[in-house]
Amino acid sequence: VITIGQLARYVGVSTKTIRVYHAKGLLPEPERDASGYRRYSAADAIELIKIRTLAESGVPLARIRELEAATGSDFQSSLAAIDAEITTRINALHETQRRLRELASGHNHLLPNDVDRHLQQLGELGFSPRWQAMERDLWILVFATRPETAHALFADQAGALAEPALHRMYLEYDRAYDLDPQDPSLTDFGPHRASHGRALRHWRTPRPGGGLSHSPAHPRLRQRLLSRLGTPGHPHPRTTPPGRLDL
Amino acid sequence: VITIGQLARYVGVSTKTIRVYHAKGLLPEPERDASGYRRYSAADAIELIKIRTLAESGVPLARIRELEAATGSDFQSSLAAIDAEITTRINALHETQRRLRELASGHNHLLPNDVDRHLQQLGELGFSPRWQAMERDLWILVFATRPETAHALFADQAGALAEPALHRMYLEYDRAYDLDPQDPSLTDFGPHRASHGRALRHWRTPRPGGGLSHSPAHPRLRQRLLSRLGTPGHPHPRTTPPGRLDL
DNA sequence: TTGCTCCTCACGTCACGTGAGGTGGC
DNA sequence: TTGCTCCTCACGTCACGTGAGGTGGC
Repeated sequence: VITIGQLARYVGVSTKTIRVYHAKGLLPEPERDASGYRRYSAADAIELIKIRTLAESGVPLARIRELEAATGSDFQSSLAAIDAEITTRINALHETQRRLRELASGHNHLLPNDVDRHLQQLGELGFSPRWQAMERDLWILVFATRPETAHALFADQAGALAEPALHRMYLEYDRAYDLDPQDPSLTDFGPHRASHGRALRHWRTPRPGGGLSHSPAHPRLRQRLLSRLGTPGHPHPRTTPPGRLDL
Repeated sequence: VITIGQLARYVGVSTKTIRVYHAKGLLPEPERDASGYRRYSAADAIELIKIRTLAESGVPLARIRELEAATGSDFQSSLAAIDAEITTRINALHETQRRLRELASGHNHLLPNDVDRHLQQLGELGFSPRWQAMERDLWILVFATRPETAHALFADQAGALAEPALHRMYLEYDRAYDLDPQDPSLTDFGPHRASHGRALRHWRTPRPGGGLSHSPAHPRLRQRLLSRLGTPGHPHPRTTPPGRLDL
């Protein structure tokens, strides 16, 4: 009684969509009139609305066709699963929206929360913004390359800064960035300075309560990464990477 | 420093996705190492997360590339528009979920609310379920073919049932469905019965307060549609459609 | 050596959109 | 007659997925 265009407007789809549903066997081809036009009934409209409800729920067309043949209880449980999936998608959209707003505020969460907080604190601990940025890049790369052990490494590093001597050593690294490579102060530097060396050795010794197995390697890992991350044209402190670290 | 696979896992995409973003100019091609492998930095990871946040917000890739070049305020207002669009999509999903649950309960809303309520009331007014179904189909087709005037037609019809004589006439139509076409009671039927004829003429007379222009045609429209919707094999009451109605 | 990753085409997929070229209906 | 709708191919699009066939790294 109604044409494909009228049906399309009533349900809110394009005529092409209806023809595709015919071709895919979702909606049976209706009778044709004398001039070959498709003629639809109210029952077709009801069917099409059903199909559309499922399609808008994200159900693939092939699955919708299967659902037509499903029994009552199969159909009901399928609908329940689809319903739950929509809820998941709604939550995902809320999460996306949250991240979008972070993007707008310029404050993007790229790392786990504890790492993020640690990076915030670096400023209060006397480190330069450049050091903070380098730390952020370092941890992104560590979490990308070693997702399993990255958290342990991080916990260890965060703990090292609580050690006053190591804290001072890292601050020296930070400030040495702007020095000329020939600067005499760089001869007595980092772990080569006696007080820092002692602190490092103390740190490396397994302490009661469980020191982490990666702890000894960590300062070297940091140096090696830093040397790769260094902006070209800027000198880096002279520290010999003892041994090899595959990054 | 990291490979395409590591970057992909960190951000939660496939390597193919990253290569596509290179091909489309969304993410710059990084340096290659000696064996031709792409080598990514932390900055690339940050960029990719940004791209992904936008892509998951439904922004087309071509638009994302434009956004990279946008100024701060353009960028901010674009983000606000995207944010609003996500809210729209979330609402659409809630609406879809509502319709899905209606589908599960078997009680689908195919028509405007007032029509739906009217169909419900038909049962209480003494009409058969078959009549209700035919009325539903009729109104679906009317709303599909004449969306502009359908509401006016409907308001008129709903009012007609408040007229006791017309109410009785339609009930007769309902019951006549099962009668043999030769049944003698069909000679004094519908508008041909004197009391119904009077009621119809009264109804057709424009009343103070604005009778609807379609009112007179409506009973014929109904008959014509009913005759087309009639189940094959079932007889229809003998009523002459006076004049033509293009449906 | 083996399994894993990387490389580059090339083609496939999903759900339609968009003409092209033609006919029917008011 | 004109504009609108309908018809059937056929190709395009969007954002990737999926091999195919080959090489590099531990």
